[in-house]
Amino acid sequence: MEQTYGEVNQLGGVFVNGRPLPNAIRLRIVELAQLGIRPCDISRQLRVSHGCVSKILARYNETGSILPGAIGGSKPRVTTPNVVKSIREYKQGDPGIFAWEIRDRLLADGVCDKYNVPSVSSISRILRNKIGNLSQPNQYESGKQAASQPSLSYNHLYPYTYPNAMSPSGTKMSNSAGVPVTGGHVSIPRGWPSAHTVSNILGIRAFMDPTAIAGTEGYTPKMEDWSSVNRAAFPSTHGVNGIDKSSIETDIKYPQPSSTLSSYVAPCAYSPSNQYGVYSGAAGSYVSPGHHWQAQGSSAMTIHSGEIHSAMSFKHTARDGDRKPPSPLSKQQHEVLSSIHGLSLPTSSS
DNA sequence: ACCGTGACGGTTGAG
DNA sequence: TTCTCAACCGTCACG
Repeated sequence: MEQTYGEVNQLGGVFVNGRPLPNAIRLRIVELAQLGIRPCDISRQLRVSHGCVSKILARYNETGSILPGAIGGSKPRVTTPNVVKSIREYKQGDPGIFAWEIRDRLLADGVCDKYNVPSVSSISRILRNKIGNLSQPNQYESGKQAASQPSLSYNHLYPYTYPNAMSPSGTKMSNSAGVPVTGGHVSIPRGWPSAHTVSNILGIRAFMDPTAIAGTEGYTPKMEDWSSVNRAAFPSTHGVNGIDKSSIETDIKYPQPSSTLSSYVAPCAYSPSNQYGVYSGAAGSYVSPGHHWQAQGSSAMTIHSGEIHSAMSFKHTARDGDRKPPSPLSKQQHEVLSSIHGLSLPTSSS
């Protein structure tokens, strides 16, 4: 269904079951945490469950990204044409070869690595279904044009291919400062700036470089454009690029103004114009209408790059020192939040 | 009171 | 085109 109906959680916030929170909310969570606000207060303020706040912050700490993981999809197939071809060759060379032997040879010959080598049962299935009739050797070759990329780059754990130039390992992997970010699914250094700095996530790059937006619109937002990195790298690395599909997608699912640019920032949670009231309960209320941090690119940049540059240590700064004052927010924090975000934070005395 | 975590019901998208 | 399934989601409740 296109239309998304939010549900209301215990805190009165609106969410869509099964769908990620909008990036703006996620970003807000991180921002507030950076400002030293405790998760429980963030939870109350944004009306997001504390479990979710905890999860997002934990993820952010671990990966440096506020973005949700890749939803849906399937693991890449290991039975690529190349693999099938090799199996066929092994089988032709030695009709009595066992599946496990084929598996070993695939590894030994470098056709596969340990991550993408088919299981013995898969090999058996391939032998049975695809190679069983060796009298038609072109069974697979003929269909291969679809996969005519010489060999899918299955050298990664999640070796999605990127059919167009807007692949994350290419064009989109440069950050706002124009610093080229290493392509491919390598871990991105956990530091700022990076492809997933909050500044980038904010879409500040877009402010500075409208072509970035054009580019974003210009390609089909395939999940793997960011998710493959997520999936491949999450366990141990921080491979999450900046905003792209997720923001677009969630912003679509969470009805928000459709301007691509604005969808990155203001409209998401901050806009009162959430037509369906999704997130309007909490999100819409803590933005003063006149506050346009997306409109003044430079000021937004200043504010956020400044704040965000301390992002990596926000957890520590938040927890060091005066943890748990009676009111978790210092006056300064209130002022900062009010001035920057138009927030009116409740005290923790709920 | 706060926070981490697992169960749960849900969505998504590649195959 | 439809179905399957494994990924992820946020909420909730518990400790």
